[in-house]
Amino acid sequence: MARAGLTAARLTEAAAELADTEGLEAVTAAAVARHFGVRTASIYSHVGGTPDLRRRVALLALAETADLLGDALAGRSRREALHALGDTYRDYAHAHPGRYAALRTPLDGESAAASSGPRHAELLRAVLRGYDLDGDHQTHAVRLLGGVVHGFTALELAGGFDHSSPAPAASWTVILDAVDHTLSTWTTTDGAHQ
Amino acid sequence: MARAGLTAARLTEAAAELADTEGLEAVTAAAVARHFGVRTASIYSHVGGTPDLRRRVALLALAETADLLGDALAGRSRREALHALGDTYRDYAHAHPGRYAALRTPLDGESAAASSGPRHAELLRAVLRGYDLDGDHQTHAVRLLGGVVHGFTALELAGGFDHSSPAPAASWTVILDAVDHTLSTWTTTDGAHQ
DNA sequence: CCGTCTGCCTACACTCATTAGGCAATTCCC
DNA sequence: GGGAATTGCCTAATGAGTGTAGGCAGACGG
Repeated sequence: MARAGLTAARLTEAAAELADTEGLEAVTAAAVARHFGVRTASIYSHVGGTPDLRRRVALLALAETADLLGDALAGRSRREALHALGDTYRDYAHAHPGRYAALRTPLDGESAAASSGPRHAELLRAVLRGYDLDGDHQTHAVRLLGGVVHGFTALELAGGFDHSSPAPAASWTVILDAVDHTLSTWTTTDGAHQ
Repeated sequence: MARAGLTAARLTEAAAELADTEGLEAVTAAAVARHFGVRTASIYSHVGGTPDLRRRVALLALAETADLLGDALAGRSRREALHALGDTYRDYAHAHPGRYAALRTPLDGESAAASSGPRHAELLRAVLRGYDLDGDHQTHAVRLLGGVVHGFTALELAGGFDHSSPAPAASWTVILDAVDHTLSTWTTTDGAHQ
């Protein structure tokens, strides 16, 4: 019988496709095996099972978004960089909802350190560097930005903004501008907020 | 043999406890049955199975948070109301992570309408009424606030803020103040943002 | 062209979900 | 208080998913 040519990379890619089309919960050892026309047991020599598959999708998504962010942020700062960052995440979430959901998969310390997670953190800090924030406000800014981007995107994907009139994209622009304004306001030498 | 006294309400309560301690994925028909020392099949006369159990946890969480919000918001407006709302959600998420996660369970239109979801929307609008926003900005504000609250809380629960210095609570105060300031800025009769 | 290695297979043991139907404890009603 | 109706949890059985062990054959290296 012809070999299916299973590799961890191909299994991960298939799992990511499946996550995007069917949802992250649909990513199971059995479903991925079915996609290759292969018995479930056969994939266990390449990946460690269902949890490992999802972890690999998370790592893939982390790497893909880090690449996209790197490109999008090149040569931009402050408001421009903020919109580039926000749009990159949001566009990715729309194009790849399953991969995006996988981004919230908890990783153990080792995987996390070896992943593109630190690259994300570095890119985020690079954007904020343009606002010249003092120590604590730098951390507050990371959390504000992370929260706004994730929260808005998550609620939008969950359909929370359906059935209400201005398009989410319009709100997104206004909200990112508001964040830009907030960060600019925080740019005070005495560190007092507002 | 002694009867276990199963009811939909008691099963839901047990499922909610389980969600908080073991995670929402641990809420299964088998696990809840085990908790009552009862065969899995026995709970099917009371609830519709695993998906129904999770849906019931979501409805419970929706009702509980709506009650808490109602109390917390009474007699407060603007900045005070904003902090009360933000703290209520965040405190609930910390006290009941599984129930909080269940809040994002998609509900069908019928369940959603019969749930406490509309009460949430009404409370949110009541808070925003204090800022006197024009039409589109009212919607933007709902989305900003929903996004910030959900995003910050989700990232914090996921452990994204561990290992960095100012306590999340400090950031939360600063961030809610920033949102208050943003909404106050939006309070312009001409509707221009910033 | 033969041996080795590797890739996918079958077989099996386990957990969970869910339906059907049975027996016993409770409850109701006289 | 006793018999009937009801209700509550049971056993039985099917089907899907996870994961392990071990086998056979096709690919590949000499």
